Amino acid sequence: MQHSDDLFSIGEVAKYQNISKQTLIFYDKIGLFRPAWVDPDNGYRYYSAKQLDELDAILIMKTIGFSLAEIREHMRHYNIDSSLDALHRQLAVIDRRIGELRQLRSRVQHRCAQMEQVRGVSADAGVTVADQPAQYILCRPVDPPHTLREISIATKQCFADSFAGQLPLYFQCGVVVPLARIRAGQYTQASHAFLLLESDCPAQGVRLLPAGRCASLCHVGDYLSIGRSYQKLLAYCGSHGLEIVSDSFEFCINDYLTTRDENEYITRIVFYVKEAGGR
Amino acid sequence: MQHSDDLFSIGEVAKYQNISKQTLIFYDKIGLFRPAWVDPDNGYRYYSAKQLDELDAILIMKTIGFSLAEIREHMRHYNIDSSLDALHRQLAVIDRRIGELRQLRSRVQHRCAQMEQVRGVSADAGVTVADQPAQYILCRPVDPPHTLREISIATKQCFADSFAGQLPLYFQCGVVVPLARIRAGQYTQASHAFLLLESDCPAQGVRLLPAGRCASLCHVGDYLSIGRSYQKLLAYCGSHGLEIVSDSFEFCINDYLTTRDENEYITRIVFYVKEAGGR
DNA sequence: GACCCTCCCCTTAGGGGAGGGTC
DNA sequence: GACCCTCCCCTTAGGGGAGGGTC
Repeated sequence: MQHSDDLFSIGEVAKYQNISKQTLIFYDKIGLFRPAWVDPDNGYRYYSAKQLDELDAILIMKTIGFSLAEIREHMRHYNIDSSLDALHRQLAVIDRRIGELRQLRSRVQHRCAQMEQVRGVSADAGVTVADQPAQYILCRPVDPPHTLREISIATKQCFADSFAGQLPLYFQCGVVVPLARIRAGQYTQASHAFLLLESDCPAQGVRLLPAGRCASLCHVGDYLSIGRSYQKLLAYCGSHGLEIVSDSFEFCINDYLTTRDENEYITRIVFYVKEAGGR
Repeated sequence: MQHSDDLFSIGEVAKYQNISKQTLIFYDKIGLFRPAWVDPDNGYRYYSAKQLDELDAILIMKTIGFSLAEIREHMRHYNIDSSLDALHRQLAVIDRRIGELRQLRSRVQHRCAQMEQVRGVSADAGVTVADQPAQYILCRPVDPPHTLREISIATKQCFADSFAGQLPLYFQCGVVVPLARIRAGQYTQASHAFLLLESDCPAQGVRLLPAGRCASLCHVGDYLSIGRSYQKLLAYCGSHGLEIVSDSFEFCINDYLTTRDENEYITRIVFYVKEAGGR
């Protein structure tokens, strides 16, 4: 399109394009979009009608998600081929970002679901025996002497590894405590720390917790008193003919991520079990 | 969880959490995360093991998309309720952003499709007669004297209105030229400028182009020579017994948005027609 | 030698003035 | 009185040094 020669002041352009004058001044400064004519006496900026279309192109490129530097490069010599190319590249960028947001959504959603599920669980809730679906975890060994310090470090290790590998992890951590240590009263001496994964993925330390019959109990309150809940769970299994056939898996439902009040901490303790006379 | 009293240096914390020391120094400065102890002699920062967990919470909040200011506010007194609340709010934010990206994707996709469809159309491509699906457009009248300047302004008006109303518009504009003006040889005196919409929506100036039989021709090249294509199209209709029953709708397929070379401009001219002897 | 400190400048895309001239 | 100009400081979340002390 061609236009007549009359010029627009900066205020008119701003009004027509629905942008601020500051933006036009800024675009002038960075050399992205310069007025067709500047009055040498007072420095007033004037834009040609044809420039309105160019500015349109710039603003649409911006809407599509290009940076001003990219737009400046593009506008230098653009044609159908380079434009189509740029649009296709941007489609890929958009798709990637949608994918990331979807995964993030699923992670946040999972954390919410976990928290809501135990809402109102009080200290005297009972033992549950049920079939658990299969789950994948990313595991790291806890160094001796297996204190909370080493557990903490191992958990960080999991996070660091998962960031590096872009793993689909949920915001939920946990630990594995060997059955022998539980029986010996060493309730907090975990052998592994883990993060729950959304699905299987090929990476060092990924482990499958198979589907199976499990006995579980939510421990409410500070972690150091978890022995109390273990005694309760062991006693229950004993009196109900349940044979414990795995180490203990502790899933943090509420921890320092979601509360500063240790009384609100909730840890779900899970053992795989065999029912008496069952297979 | 509780931890032993030994402290970590800034380098150790950075390593465990997989962040830079600069980040820790920055978090200290803005009061988001301060070392448990600072050596008064040399200013060295030392962090407790318990703080590693707090930092974890901060980094996860960041991953979820909260700003550092929001995190600082949240961490001041957070518990299960406030955390769940924050997560739910963030879910809504994520959903909104996914929705925006999806719409943007569809808009970019549409523009690509339009451009690809006419790829290779040359100046001597012929007239097409076909059934068009229904389409919605956002329309604005062009002020007299209906020159390219007023057309340009009316198009900007459409954009401005659509931004205000968050309309689902495609990046495709066009104009309406009354049939009488075409017949009088005033090919570029458009009566309306419009933007193509993705779907119907309740807003001032939205207009339905109904499904129907249309004759169309792609004009390739600069806009001022469009009369040539109109003559061709009118002649074709005359010799094929097609009665033109609407104004002309011109869709910009390639314009200043996608090329600086006017020879690459492509405008699709569309008339609704009745076939001789047809209904 | 490796580690830590405190400045200081730089990045994106402008927003919000202050202070002063212009239509 | 409304419009325009040129500074100048401010925002996010740090990155990348320089220059100098410390384990």
